[in-house]
Amino acid sequence: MMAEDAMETACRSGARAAAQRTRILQAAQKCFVEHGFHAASMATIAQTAEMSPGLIYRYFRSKSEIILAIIERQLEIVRERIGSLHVANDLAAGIADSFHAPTDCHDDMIIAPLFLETSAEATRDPQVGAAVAAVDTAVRTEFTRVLMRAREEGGYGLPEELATKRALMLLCLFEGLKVREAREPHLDHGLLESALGDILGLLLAPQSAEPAG
Amino acid sequence: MMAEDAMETACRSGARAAAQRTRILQAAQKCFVEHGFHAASMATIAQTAEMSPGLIYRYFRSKSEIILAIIERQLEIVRERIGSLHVANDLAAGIADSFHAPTDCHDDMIIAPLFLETSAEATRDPQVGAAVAAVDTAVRTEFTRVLMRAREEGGYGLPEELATKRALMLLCLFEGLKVREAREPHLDHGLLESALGDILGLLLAPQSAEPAG
DNA sequence: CGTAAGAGAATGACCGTTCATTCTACTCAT
DNA sequence: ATGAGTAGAATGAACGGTCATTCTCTTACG
Repeated sequence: MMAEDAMETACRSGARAAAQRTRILQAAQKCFVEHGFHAASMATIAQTAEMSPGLIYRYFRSKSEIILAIIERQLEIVRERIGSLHVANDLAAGIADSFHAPTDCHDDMIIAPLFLETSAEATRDPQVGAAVAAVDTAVRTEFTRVLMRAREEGGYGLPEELATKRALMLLCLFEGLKVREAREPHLDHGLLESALGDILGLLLAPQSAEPAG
Repeated sequence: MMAEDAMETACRSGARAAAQRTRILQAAQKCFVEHGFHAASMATIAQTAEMSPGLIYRYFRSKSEIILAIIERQLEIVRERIGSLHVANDLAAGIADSFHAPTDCHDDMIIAPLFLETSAEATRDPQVGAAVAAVDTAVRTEFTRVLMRAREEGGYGLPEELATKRALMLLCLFEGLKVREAREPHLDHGLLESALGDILGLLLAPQSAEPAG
């Protein structure tokens, strides 16, 4: 016979428990998008997940633990996207494709309202702030590295100083794109892709003239 | 002697009432930055304004009216900034100067956490959404107009299609800058200004080569 | 029968808002 | 001058409701 704690573990972390957890997280994400982290109530989340409020507490210690789980999942998606960015051959299209209409909703997306809410929460909650800062630094570093890497190695061969500046602007551009997604969800996709192609052509050119005064 | 209603008017909408209103709004803004629109309570706002909770309701109908007032003030600042943008001779410096450390706090600033919170709220509350959308459209139109205007008239002389694209990217860049301000409040100001000079030199050049495929 | 899963009412704290009351400052008849 | 009268300003306790969380009880299954 199994030891009690082993059985406990097998059960708690079993397939059912995992399914319940993701069910709760999906419901919570939907509610957070619709109402925000603080305006969404546990009762609403429970209703959305089609279970009783009390049951949620079997799988999560508190509401803020759920919020943190949602945020960390979003940050993980950011990490994944960045990791696969420098592999893509058409950068503009790849970036434009991360701009989503609000209708479609896979679970590997950076949801614009969650991005905004998370960024705001990061300025208040130290735990969220730390998680966001870690990913943020990693992304900025990765951007700079890709811009500096030699062209024959898949980079853009920019000198360090220029790479640092352009990585910063690129980062602002991407984050601004998420803001835009929240504000203009039905923005013309063709225009966006074309505009991105234009600006990336400028920013990632082999070498460009120095800016005027 | 004044008529009673005249005195009444002078009193209600008098200097005192106005002062109380701004006192409440300043306290509310502080609380909203610190805790967010929904997590900040009327009790906290009242305490910050050094008055009783009940008194606030003499000057504002509800909490959401206060939230809306704060948001509309922020949007007004955006309008002002945009209006005076194309007058500035050093665009990069002007933009970089709207990037604020969290310590200094005049009341003609676009506060980064409020920007995020407002953008998120706009996706939920129709009234906020409408106010934000109005300003948003105006800003994007103004950007495009400036990029299209002839150089001798203070514009940048870009053809319409290119102006549309670059205005969109410029907008994303600015909004991204606010996200960055929230995340990296102590970002090196020199680097920022230099990076902005670089990218604006590219985006606003008299005419640039078309992007590679 | 025993044990985990689940439901849903109970709990206490706190929310936005209201209201009866008190305070303050000013008018004016004496 | 002074004290009564008064109206607006301000208070803070109270209210109904809702919040996150806990508890008790039932159900289902091995």
